[in-house]
Amino acid sequence: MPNRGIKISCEECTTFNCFVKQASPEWLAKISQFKNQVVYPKGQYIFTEGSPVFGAYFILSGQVKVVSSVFSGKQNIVRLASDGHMVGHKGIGHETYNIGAVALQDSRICFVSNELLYDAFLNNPHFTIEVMMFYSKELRKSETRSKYFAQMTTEEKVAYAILYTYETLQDHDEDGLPCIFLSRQELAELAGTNAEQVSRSITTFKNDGLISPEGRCVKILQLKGFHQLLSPYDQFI
Amino acid sequence: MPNRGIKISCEECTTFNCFVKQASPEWLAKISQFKNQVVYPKGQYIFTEGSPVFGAYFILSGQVKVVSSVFSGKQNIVRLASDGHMVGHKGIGHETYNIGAVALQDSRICFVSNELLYDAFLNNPHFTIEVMMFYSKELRKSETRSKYFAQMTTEEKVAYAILYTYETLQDHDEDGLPCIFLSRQELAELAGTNAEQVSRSITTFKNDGLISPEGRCVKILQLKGFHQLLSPYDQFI
DNA sequence: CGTGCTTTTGAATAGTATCAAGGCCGGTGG
DNA sequence: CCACCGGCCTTGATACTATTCAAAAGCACG
Repeated sequence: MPNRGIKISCEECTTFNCFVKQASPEWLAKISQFKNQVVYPKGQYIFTEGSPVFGAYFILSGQVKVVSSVFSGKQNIVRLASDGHMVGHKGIGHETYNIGAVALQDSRICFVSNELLYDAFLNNPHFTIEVMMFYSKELRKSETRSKYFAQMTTEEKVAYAILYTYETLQDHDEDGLPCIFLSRQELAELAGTNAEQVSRSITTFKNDGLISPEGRCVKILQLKGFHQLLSPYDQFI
Repeated sequence: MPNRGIKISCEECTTFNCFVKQASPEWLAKISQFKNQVVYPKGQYIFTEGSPVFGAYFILSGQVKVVSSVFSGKQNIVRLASDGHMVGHKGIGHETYNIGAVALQDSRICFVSNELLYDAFLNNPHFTIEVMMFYSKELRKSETRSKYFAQMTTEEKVAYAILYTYETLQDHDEDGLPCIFLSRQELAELAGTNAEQVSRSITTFKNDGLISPEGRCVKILQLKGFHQLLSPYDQFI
């Protein structure tokens, strides 16, 4: 069960890149007052596919995967998100958009209702512009991704998935080496392939000295190697 | 060469869904005054890949394809757009984003500089929110697309490309039947495959009575059939 | 020490890209 | 008016890549 604990207000929150920080002091206080904050344990759904979303979720700290299934069972990772990112905002319109969000780590997440958010947008142009730019950038990433995915081999897609995961979640092991904690299945859902192919690709990368898999955790030894692999697809991410 | 002709002001423009219409009367007048308007003939580049974009283009009337190439030669259609749509806005930041836009038909297009646009955003919350929602929706479409493309067969991708083209451009022949005017190559660039596969799929669709190809123009006889084909991938577009 | 889950590896299959050739159509020039 | 040419479209054959199916190995957990 989500732990409620003590609520961290927007004023004392140190997640510097949170969009809400763009609002005026009064509005920051207002949002802080009315926002809902929950700590979701690892593996927990923040919101599920199919159920309506009545606002936006801002990640104060933690990691989240945004998922969406094609057929029954066939899941797909649409996006990864961490501190300061926004998930679940589906606009003021009420069309359905079947996505869910799952915590990859224990995550403290603030919920702001659509009504409050819309009011804040109307009264805080910088805030609105910031969110607009966020969407604009995400759109570009997504377009770039689908454009390149049409041309990439499976191995390149897996390389992309590894690189994207690291660049988005910025995980490190105890030695400070970049690494990622997703399962083969999760990497497959991100790369648009299956767990077997991911395993094969990971073996290849290991033999090439790019990574060092330790159980399910994958240490990245040569970030440069991945950039080289993906160099035909320039200006990625 | 682009024909400049007589400029249609925002006040007298009848493109009802143009975002600029959301601005206040004063700002509408201001944008109208400073905007640049050009009629691009069919086939002409509105802006080219690689060159910086200094503002946003609003399509007053016409049809545009937004393209992006992976390697040399390998082009890709990222998006189609028609009346009222916006293309080329790359945000205030100056990261490069290698896309180009080509007119599919003679198109009258208004250009608004980044500076003016930003000022308008700051002073017209409804305008900004509208643009934000546009990005949000496009992002969803793009995510849905890349999610489904990973699972679809080539034939389904071609079906999607045909349906998307019709729903976006809304072309009709002299009898009022829905039809599309893209070449096989263009459909391939939209579907993420090659012209040969598009041709094969089109033959299948013809044999199933879904379409009636007349030269390069493709008449759609049964829109329902395409929706059925794509029904595993619900709530598309 | 088994049980179940994830990962790895192998072999068979199916689907798609590529290559190649021929057909159709419109435009150009003789 | 007709022949030729080039572009686009269609169709077939082939090769290859990736998915699927299957099985064994590794690992955590009770």
